[in-house]
Order: sequence, then structure tokens, then C-alpha cells
Amino acid sequence: MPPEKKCSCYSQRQNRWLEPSILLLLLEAPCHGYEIIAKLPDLGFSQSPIGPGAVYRTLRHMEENDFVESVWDVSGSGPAKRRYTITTEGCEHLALWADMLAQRRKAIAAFLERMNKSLKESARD
Amino acid sequence: MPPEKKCSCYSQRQNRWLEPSILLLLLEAPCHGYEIIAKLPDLGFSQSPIGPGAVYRTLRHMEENDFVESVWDVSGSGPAKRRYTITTEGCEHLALWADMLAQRRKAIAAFLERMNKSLKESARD
DNA sequence: ATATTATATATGTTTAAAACATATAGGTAA
DNA sequence: TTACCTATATGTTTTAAACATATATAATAT
Repeated sequence: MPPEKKCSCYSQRQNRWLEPSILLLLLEAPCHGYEIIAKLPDLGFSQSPIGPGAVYRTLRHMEENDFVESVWDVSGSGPAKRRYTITTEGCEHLALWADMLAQRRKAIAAFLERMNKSLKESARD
Repeated sequence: MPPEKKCSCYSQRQNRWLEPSILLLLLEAPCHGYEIIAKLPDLGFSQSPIGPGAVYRTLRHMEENDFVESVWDVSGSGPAKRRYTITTEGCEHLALWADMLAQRRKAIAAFLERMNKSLKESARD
């Protein structure tokens, strides 16, 4: 049997932070996938390190949606790499993401405030 | 064919806010399911109103995990209703949720700040 | 030379939870 | 006596994360 189930609130399901994260990194600078994988932990979204599969899959998915573009880059050492850049549509998409994240942040803040209030009140009784 | 696909960043997948929301409402006051359904929109997490199915399913799931308890309540008008209360374990669970949400809020704030910085820099060029 | 490791990309499968749909049943009112 | 409201419950589909694994080239180590 599995070692011990972690608390469900620390759910591994990371709610779609990968897409905006990659778009932000590409806004800062064109990158290839491997670089993105290296930079992602800086953004602080993942508690557990994400596998490369998710990154490449998300990149391809976003390329299908014209949010990013890529060209093969054979310069430098090692095997050929795709160099990804963000498109105009990608920037617009990122802006929508930003709206949504701002909304979510507000909701979380309100939630935590309301919770603390409730905890204080139950402590007072 | 479907009318038009909404932008993926406004994904309907709401990332597990239902569990902590219900626990908070029960911390404020014991409720039955139907009341919870009515109160949920106040918490501001859902853009689209959630169906009753999700609420009852979450309640039963949390009862299995001893986060909430219920008794049948035959008082008042209408059919019998389950009166839910939060347990000690439920409070502890909610506290864990709060930690996680605080973490997430921080990550979102950092993300938005970093994004705005990057946008300013690209505007300057 | 060739075996191993690091770089780099790619894809198949499983799982969890939201989303969607529908079912059941008692009480109330027309 | 049917139609509606309150209240709870459950079956099915879908989505994306999580997990696992595959492929290929270049650098290096033996």
C-alpha cells in the first residue's frame, strides 16, 4: 500500500499555473524548453518539481493556439533545440491570465480575512 | 457545434476551492446543504454558479474523512435535511487549507508583480 | 571504439476533480 | 392530483495534472 496519503489540501493538482508561467518566461526572453524547465521553480508555483513532459506538452498546445512560435536552433552545443517566442496573441492571452489571477488573489485574500475573523469570534466565546 | 469556446485561462476548472469554502461556512455556523449552496456565491470563488451535485458530493466526501458531521433535521418546513457541523479535524484541515491559500496568494502576487515589471521594460524599449 | 552520461524533445497512460446531467422523494399549494 | 418547491443524491463525461517512458544527438569517460 502507498506510504501515506498526503492531506488533500496539498493536492498536487496545480490548477493551470503552467501556461501563464511559461508565457511570462517567454515574455521576459525567448527560451527553449529546457531553459523553461530550469527557470520555472523561480516562479514559486510548484511545491513538487514538474516533469519535462508537462512543459513540452504545454508548449506544443500553446503553439497550436498561436500563443507561441518556435524555430529549430542548431547553434551551441548539444542536440538541436526549439527556440520559443511569445506571439502577440500570446501576450493578449497572458493579459487575460493576469486578470484572472488578480481576481483569484482578491478572492483568496477575502477568504483568509473572513476566516480569521471567524476564528477570532469563536475564540472570544 | 458549440457556440464559441471561452478562453482557456477562464477555465471552468476551479481548483478545489469548494472544500475550504464549505468548511469556512460551517465554521461560521452549522448549515444544511441547501443553505451552503445559497451562501457559496458570497465567497466569490465561482464565476459560474456551481451545481448542487458538487456541494453534496463534497459534503459526503468530507464526512467520510471526519471533517464534518451531520444529523437529520426534521424541524421546519419542507423535507428532512442534514444539519452539518465542522469537526475538530475539519478545523485543522481548514487551517492547512489556509496555509496553502496564503502560499498561493503570495505566488500570485509575485507573479503579477514580475509580469508588470516585464511589461514596463518591454514598453520602455 | 564504444559505453555512459547529459542535453533536449516527445508521447502514452492513469487519475482526480470539476462540469454536466439526471434521479429520488417529501412537503406545499393551486 | 398535479404541479412545484425544497432537499439530497448519484451516474457520466471531460480536462488537465501526474506519472511513466521513449527517442535522439552530443559530449565525455573508459
